[in-house]
Amino acid sequence: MNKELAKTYDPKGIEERLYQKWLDKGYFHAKVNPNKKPFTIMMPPPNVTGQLHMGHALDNTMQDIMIRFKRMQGYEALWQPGTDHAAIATEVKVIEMLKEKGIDKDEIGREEFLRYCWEWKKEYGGRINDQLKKLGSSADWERERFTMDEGCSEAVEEVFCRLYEKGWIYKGSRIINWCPVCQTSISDAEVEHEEQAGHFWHINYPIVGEEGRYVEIATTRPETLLGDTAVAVNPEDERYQDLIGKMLKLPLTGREIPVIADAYVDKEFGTGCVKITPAHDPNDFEVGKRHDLPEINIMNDDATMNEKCGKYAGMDRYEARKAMVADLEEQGLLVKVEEHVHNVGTHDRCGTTIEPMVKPQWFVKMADMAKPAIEAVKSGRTNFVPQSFEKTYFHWLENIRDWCISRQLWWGHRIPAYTCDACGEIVVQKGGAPAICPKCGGTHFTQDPDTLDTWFSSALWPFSTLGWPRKTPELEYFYPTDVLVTGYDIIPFWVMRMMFSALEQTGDIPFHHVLIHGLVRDSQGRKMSKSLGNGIDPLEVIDKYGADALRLTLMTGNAPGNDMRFYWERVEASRNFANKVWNASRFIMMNLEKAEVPTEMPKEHLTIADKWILSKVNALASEVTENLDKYELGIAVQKVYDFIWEEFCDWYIEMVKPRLYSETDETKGAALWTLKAVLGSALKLLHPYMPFITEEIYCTLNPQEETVMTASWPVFDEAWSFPQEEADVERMKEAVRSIRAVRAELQVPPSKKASVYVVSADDAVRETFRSGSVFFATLASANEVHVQEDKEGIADDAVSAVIPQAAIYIPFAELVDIEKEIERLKKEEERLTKEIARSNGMLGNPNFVQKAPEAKVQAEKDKLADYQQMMEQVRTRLEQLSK
RNA sequence: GGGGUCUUAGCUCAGCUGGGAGAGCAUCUGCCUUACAAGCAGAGGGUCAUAGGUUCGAGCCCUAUAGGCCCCACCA
Repeated sequence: MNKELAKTYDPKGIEERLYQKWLDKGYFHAKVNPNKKPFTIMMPPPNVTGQLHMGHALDNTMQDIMIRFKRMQGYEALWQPGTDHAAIATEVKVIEMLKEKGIDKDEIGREEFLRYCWEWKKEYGGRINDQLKKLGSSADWERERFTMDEGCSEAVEEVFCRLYEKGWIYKGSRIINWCPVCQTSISDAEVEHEEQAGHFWHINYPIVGEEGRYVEIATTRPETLLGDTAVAVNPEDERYQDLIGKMLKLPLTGREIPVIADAYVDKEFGTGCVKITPAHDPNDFEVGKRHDLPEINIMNDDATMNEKCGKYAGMDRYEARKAMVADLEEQGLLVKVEEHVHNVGTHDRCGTTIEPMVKPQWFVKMADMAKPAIEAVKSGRTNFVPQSFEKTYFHWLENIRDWCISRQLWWGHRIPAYTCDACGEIVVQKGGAPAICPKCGGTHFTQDPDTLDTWFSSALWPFSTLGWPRKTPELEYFYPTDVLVTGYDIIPFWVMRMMFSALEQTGDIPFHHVLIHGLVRDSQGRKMSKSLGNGIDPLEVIDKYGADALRLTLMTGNAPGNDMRFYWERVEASRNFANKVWNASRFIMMNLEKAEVPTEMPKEHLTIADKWILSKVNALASEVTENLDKYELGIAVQKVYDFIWEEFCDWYIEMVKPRLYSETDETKGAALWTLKAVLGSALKLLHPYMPFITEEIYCTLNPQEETVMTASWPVFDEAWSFPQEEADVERMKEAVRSIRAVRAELQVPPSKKASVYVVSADDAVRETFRSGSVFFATLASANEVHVQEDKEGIADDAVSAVIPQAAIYIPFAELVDIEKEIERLKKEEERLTKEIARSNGMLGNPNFVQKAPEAKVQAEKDKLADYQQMMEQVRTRLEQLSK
């Protein structure tokens, strides 16, 4: 960088070059290093099918900030990346791809299909990570993993077998959520409930042996009638006491079913009579179990009616519904149809309405594993940030049902269960099929065709990636991990499952903190989605404004855990900040080039301005560190932003200009040293948020240093602490602000300089203004500054302003309108009167004085003294003018 | 039906353990001052949803109400 550099910061080119440099230097790589403390983050593995979206951008920016921060603090910081095999998503993608080629999945068979899947993964699986790199993510790519790689697969088998042996994994025929389009079972967490307008059909079921008498039931799904095996009423329902035990003739079939009594039925709802279809409704399934009812499956896997449905066989469930309703009406059994809004379960991936089905599936027993997972958070071993999300976590775990883990898919971890072809014995074991059946000696086995839920392997991610079940040095050193960063929507799918899996398998928590963030929505607050077409591509943002601007945008203006809206205007504001940093640096470097810069702090030449800014940046470092340690990422960067823009650029650089432009000022070197030192610290503090621009500037500023990435994180330094000077300069800033306000009000252009008189009875205050008079004059557009004890020599018609301990006079002879000046002063008098009244009120309240903390009371007393003193000056001035 | 969360300036949102209401954008005024007009200086603008309560003191804590959003749930 040099002074010929562009006036605006252009991230193009710079980002790519710097990222490549970081990769080449291996800065992202973490090794087991006993001399350092580890800090570990497991990156939530994006789907191999994934494309970078704003959610990833937010998630990864937060992680990158923490990792870069800790790395600079001297930790061995590991950010473990990888991808998830995303069973359904990938399988659907490959099926589509094959369809285009005219290939059918079932025709080519399992092995061939899987070959295509791996091929697809090889071709496109790295895409998402390339996109994460554009964001600046400093993950350890050398350690990149995949949920279906050898190690992770080994961990999956190990866990499955362990749980099976414990009796916590079992196979059972139970009612599960079936997706007729994806043709697989899915877990409860994958079902989304949405309200749909539907109908309530009232149907008469004839009572056997009582001609003309019916039981009226109401249903939202008449097509399931064919699977009915009972009608239930509440045992306490007086209306139907005589019916219990009687038989009904099931319409359209002639089959006879009993009337049973079960407390599950709500007397108040519908007709009080419920048709029971155990094979196609979860509640009815339970009722069926209690009353030992048969389960009649009436549908094929694609939700068409099966061979048991007579004339309806082969129809889609909705066609069948129509046809059956028509037939019932014809037979006079349809009583009425009502409009009815009800909740319908849909598959979160494809939106298809779920069909509950009874199928043999594998389940994980949750009761025993949920408890330690709850306990670990209750006891604070793991805690959520913000803490309120622990409620969500507890709610899920406390109401958890057994986890259906088998999927009727091909792409995924195959279930390690083998059935003996000869005797049907099931053997569950690692490392492939057994050679001999332990029961009958048979030698032929068939492996269970199902694969495991994708989340089964993701649940092991924090330790499977570190080599578990082997006792690797990595596992020993980096585990448990420090923080998991993810969205609140993933708590039930993943956070919870990692918790109970880790506690069960490793005996330890998987992470100490869970940092939760919200969703990135569009400018109207809608979820970004493909169907709405309202998604904003992070890559487009990076292309237009740079990765740093995107990162800053995502980290500001939002409270932890809350959703945020995306506005291009906010990206522009972030870009403007990048530009501000760029230009301030450009200015500083231009000046550094032109003169000798001390290498050590030139203590004897530091002015109060230098001490003030050093003290400020010193405090900033402490505060920002504290905020980051508490995961308050937004607050931390806001402080850095304000410091750089306001304190450093708008105030300090302006203060220092007269010294820089002087050839004789002996404090010029001190100014240059301070500029460089403070900029260096500020760049370090900003680096985790805006890695590219800070690296580019830092390396130019310090040509002897290779990178800011591994530079030491700023800490509080006693040698940079100047509380007195800090307070003094704040007082002077106040004086400058009041002078500017007066000038603006009188519409005096900055080009018109005027004399400024600072009058104070306080020796220390006068000394302050004298020692800062050079910059004070510049900032106040003054051609000369007089600091004095009284009003000696000041014209009566000067404009004045009052600050604590001092009054400012500017003689604008020709500009001043005495009447207006009096008006201004009266306003000020009014303001002070109010303040004094407020302050007096508080201090006059004995309860406040007695009960409030000493410091608060003292602070109030100091304020009151200031106000009273200012008031005195205003009144004196008013008197003088009114003469 | 249960639970959560939100309601602060025209807009979008901050406000950390209770102690005199903030930012960005927008608006208005004046400045192309030799880092930056993507900038500088100034200004206007808020009964912190409503009603109670706790407290010396409430945007912040408690209760109720209204409205918005989200999650969970087997009312067929």
